[in-house]
Amino acid sequence: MGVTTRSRPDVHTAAELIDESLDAGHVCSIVGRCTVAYDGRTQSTLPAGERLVVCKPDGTLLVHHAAGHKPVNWQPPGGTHDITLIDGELHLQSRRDAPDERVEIRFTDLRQVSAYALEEDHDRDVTGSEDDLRQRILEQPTLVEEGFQPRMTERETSAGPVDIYGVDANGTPVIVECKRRRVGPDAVGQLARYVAAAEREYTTKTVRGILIAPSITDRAERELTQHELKWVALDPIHSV
Amino acid sequence: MGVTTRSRPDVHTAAELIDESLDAGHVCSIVGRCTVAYDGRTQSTLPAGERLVVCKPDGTLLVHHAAGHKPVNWQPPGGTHDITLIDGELHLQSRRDAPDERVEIRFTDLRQVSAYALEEDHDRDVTGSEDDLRQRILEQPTLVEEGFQPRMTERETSAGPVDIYGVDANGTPVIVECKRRRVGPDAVGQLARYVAAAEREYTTKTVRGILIAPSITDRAERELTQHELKWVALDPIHSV
DNA sequence: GCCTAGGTCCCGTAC
DNA sequence: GTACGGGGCCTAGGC
Repeated sequence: MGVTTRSRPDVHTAAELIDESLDAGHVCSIVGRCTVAYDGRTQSTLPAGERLVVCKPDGTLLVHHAAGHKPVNWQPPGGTHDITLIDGELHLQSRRDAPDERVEIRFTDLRQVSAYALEEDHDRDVTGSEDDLRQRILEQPTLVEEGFQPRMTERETSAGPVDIYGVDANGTPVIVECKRRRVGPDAVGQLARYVAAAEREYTTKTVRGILIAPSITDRAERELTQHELKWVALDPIHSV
Repeated sequence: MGVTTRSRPDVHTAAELIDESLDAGHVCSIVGRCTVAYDGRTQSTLPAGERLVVCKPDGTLLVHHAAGHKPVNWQPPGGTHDITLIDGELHLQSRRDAPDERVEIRFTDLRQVSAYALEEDHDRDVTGSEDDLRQRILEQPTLVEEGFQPRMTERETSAGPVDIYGVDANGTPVIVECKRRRVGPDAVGQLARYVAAAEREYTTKTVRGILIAPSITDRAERELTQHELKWVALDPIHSV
């Protein structure tokens, strides 16, 4: 319904509110001064500073500071939060397995603690993804080139699954790799891997590779040439 | 110092608090029911739902729902926030250039608006990064193989910069690619690109490629074999 | 559980 | 500004 908020709470009040809220499946926001230590896939420490900490009931932990999109420290969903009081300080520890990792936050000053239920949410509906680009090609294969015929999507090679497998006007196998945005050398490497694997595995001697993307960097274009691959300019959003 | 909070504010109170706080360089948290529309690199819409919205003075916008690490909608830093009242509704629009994109949030219900100053923050200190792995190798090159001598880091090839360039016991050029975690086929493709470029560009006929990583997938190992590359198991964290 | 690749990836750094 | 690769990337979809 509403939001439960404690301004400058003492540690006991804060601990109780956070504990009960997380148990109830609510989200908690904590504004205060804290240190953060992470141990898991790497190790990191963060000196005392003022931050916004968000705990979600699914185990997600976010530590945000004044700037930037990314949390300065975090825990992905799947773990558990634990609140403890040690030497009169509020400690929040978030642990998860696989990988085994933990974040420990020690608050030296609590400016505000809030808790609120957020109902389950819908997914967002996106247009302009790589999948939309693939769909465009399947509906209008000549956008790739005259005579191109798609035969399969996600066809497996020993190097991985190819976006679109098909044949050209001569019946030569073609591997199409789609990218929704400007591509660099990595995308060319990906396509080259698929083509090389297909040439080893398909009965045909030659396999062509075509990269679909709105634009391409100079270096990527040079790499394309080296591998005798082709680039076709195409946008995920249909431009009329 | 503290946190300014309005519980169930009317739209005018909310608009004023958000406007003034962002102007003052403070962070705002808004809990409420809203729809979100994004237009930029892609387009997306999100139906009405209960969310936590965070606005930072650097232009960052985060829309979080009850679950998950990633915001359900967002704006990276660099843009500007704008608050407007339209038909008695609070609208928050975040715009930025390069790329040109905007997020528009329409609140149908405001449960809480908070604002607070967060002082500038330090960066976090991390150990266990790829750079640590590279450092380990430079200090103890025999970890790569007996007789390996590093000569240069970030040496440029037409395919991109290589992590470590050196020579083996026979004086043959060696390109070393370091990964801090288990690698898949993409890392092999990256190394293969560098080796191929080096073979074209260096005066020597043969260039060897060695992948350094704690572990490797089956498919990546097969790709390695195909390209006559080598993998050496090594962890970024020094194990005693 | 692991593997594979996409992402409005974000981000730093070098050019 | 662009470009390139790292990231505790996260996340979805297969197997």
